[in-house]
Amino acid sequence: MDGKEKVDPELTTESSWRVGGGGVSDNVNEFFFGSDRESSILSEFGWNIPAESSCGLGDSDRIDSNLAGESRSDYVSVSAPQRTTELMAVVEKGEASVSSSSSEDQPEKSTASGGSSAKPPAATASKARKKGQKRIRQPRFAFVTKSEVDHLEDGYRWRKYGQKAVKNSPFPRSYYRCTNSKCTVKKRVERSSEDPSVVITTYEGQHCHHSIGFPRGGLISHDQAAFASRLTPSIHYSAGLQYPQENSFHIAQSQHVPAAGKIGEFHTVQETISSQPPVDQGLLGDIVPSGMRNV
DNA sequence: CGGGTTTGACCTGCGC
DNA sequence: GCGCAGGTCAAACCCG
Repeated sequence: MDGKEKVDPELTTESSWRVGGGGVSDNVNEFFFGSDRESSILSEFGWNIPAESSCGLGDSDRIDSNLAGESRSDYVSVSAPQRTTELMAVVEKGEASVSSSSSEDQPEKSTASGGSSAKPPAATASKARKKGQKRIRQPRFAFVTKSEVDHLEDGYRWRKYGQKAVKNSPFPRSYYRCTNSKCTVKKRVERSSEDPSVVITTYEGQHCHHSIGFPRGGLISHDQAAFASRLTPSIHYSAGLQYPQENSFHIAQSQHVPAAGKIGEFHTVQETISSQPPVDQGLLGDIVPSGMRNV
């Protein structure tokens, strides 16, 4: 497949992203969730949807994403010193931007009949998606981390369903889907072309089940919770001023290297983030809510 | 054998 | 309207 490796920046859907302002807390987990749901960033985005409903939420939605664009600008801003992990979270609020296309998550296999798209090849007919259906973008956010492993363990089980060559990058982008059949959360993983040590992980959707080994239950946020809790300590947040878009935030933090190359086991190598001066908590605390608060 | 990965083909959106 | 690039499907393959 990767027969076509094109190279050329692609910055199209930035408008769909809502990049949150910086925030400060002891760890990403808290950063995203706050001490209580109410005050968490995610809840700012309305991500405190009960597990029961979250599943249905994404079920019929097809996500049109374009991380490449955003992420590109992401790493541009990440001039991380070697061996330090920079974790950047970019949050997008589901804007329900629509375009014609259809469900993909749900009855992906039933598309054959539903399709109005006439694609002769029997094999491909099934790929045809229903037309006329709206595509709704789900909230998503990306983590930019420095890690030697592409697929960071986050407490959930993922099944890879695709891989694509990314334009302007020698590294392919992998597409993962939560193995829970009822869960529609997806995740994209790619390496920065500019800094191969940087891994960009983008989450889309919300988990409707508990994570594996992270009994916090129910929301996509747990990905981050788990993820963050592994990435751990000394996280420095700084207002991501690099974003040409509205607001953004940067989360620089300590390195996190796979132990013996085994996914899921990490050593936390603490090092000071030099590229991002620690930002005043109050300031960021201010930025976050206001920046995120958008609709 | 079941579940996960690989990979080529196809679809859709978007910019030109 | 065309071409490009991202995203997804699904058959084939691999592995435990």
